[in-house]
Amino acid sequence: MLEPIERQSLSQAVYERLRDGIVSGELGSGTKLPSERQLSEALGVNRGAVREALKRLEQARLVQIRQGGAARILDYQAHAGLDLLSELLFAGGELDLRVARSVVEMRAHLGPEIARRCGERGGTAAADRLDAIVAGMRADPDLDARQAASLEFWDALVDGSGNVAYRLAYNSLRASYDGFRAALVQVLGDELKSVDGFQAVADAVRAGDAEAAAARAAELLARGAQGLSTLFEALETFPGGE
Amino acid sequence: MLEPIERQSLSQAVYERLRDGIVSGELGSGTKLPSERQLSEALGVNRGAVREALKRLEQARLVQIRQGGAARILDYQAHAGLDLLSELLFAGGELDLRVARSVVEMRAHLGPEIARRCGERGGTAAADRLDAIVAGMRADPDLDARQAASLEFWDALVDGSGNVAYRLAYNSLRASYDGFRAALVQVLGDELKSVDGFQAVADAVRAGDAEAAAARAAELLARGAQGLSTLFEALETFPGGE
DNA sequence: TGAGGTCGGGTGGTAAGACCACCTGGCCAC
DNA sequence: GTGGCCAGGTGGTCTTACCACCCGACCTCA
Repeated sequence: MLEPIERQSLSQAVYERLRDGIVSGELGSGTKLPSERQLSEALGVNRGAVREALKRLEQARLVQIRQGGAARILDYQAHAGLDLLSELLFAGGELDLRVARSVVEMRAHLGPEIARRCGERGGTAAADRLDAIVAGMRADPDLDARQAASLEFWDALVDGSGNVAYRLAYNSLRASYDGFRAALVQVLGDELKSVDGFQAVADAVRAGDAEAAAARAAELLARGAQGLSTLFEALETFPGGE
Repeated sequence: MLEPIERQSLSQAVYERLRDGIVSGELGSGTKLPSERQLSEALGVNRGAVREALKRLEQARLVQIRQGGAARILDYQAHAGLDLLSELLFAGGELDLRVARSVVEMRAHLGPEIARRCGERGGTAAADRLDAIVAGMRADPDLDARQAASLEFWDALVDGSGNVAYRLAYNSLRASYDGFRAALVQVLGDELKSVDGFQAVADAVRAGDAEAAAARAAELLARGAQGLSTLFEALETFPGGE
């Protein structure tokens, strides 16, 4: 209600239009895109806007551009990186359950590993930060606040893991999550309410017990996975029924 | 020697220049970028080239652009996605060992999980494909061919895992790897030579034994990790000694 | 007949200039 | 102190033009 009204630039619109065409298979991989001039005329926008969109598609490895020749569409499953995940999740204006399940599975696998490495390398600095966040959770039982704190918690864990790749992968996963934060507060209720679960992870990190940290993190994430799984089943039976 | 000569567009050069400035910390997060007009004048290029570069930086979540106000530089560690990994690995013209170690660690963790899911869901179709690749390995002991076959093998595994997120994450990791393929043929020799290791993974997938597939994959990757680890130590002692 | 060269048309790459939409800050009137 | 106004700067869009490059058709000549 009180969120900022989204405005969209033309190049953004062009980007999304072409991206949706590619990931939906409408523009098959290997086919050639119309020329920039043709696109700009067909879409009724300036050539510059088209170029900006094409550059972004190239960066996402959805197309390949060569001077003097037309842009070729690539097979996104074979080339695109994890940054595309959040866009894939909702491409075409509808939630893709197959992608959503993949995200949850990756979360369930990456999370414990991050906790493990944090337990291994985080030290007391990480433990202090985690404890402070958990203390804040106890102080405020509001679910929205819990969700924010939970994100902080994972942020701290990931920092403590000392692994840049995990950090970036976490960011990519979180970008997928952010689009549905409000919708998932209830679904992840079990996970968010279990302050003891967060505390157990923090304790393991403080003890420097990497395996325990991983195990406790896995237990914590399993609570949310339960809710997500039932949500997905419901969505499968009653599509669109958000 | 016979590789295509790389040409670089202006917008690409602008992108890399700004990206390096950001990830190196030279342009601290929170600071404001000069206006497009100032940048284009300072860099001696057209404003369009600057805009294309800025759009890409925004897509990589390195900057935030708002109409009417200057572009703000974001904290890339807090926002950038896994796609940045390959660029981070070599940003500033030198290999970043901390990033490299992170990549290897993620490989060691993600690989077995991919094998596990492939064993779980790949079925005979995946097993057939894997077996064919391993057969090809036996037929050609050349290391370069082995490396190509090894990539095909993982490609097939990842397809069999039925997880889009893993697929995209694998693509991101592979993009980091591709820049050093030639340099790593020797370093990964142990891994590439162990056809039996690949075969063991393929066998586990055929048997539908997910845990065995994960275990065999972990063993296989450990061989390469050994070589990589000693390489990194050497590079740490003699920097730049490629 | 086939190898090689020439050339025109189309493509992406770059440039310069202009105007619009929007934000910011300072000023002013109330 | 509030609200409105206004000017200057910013990103967003458009137009036009030219350059560098690639491709295919065509031609030439051994």
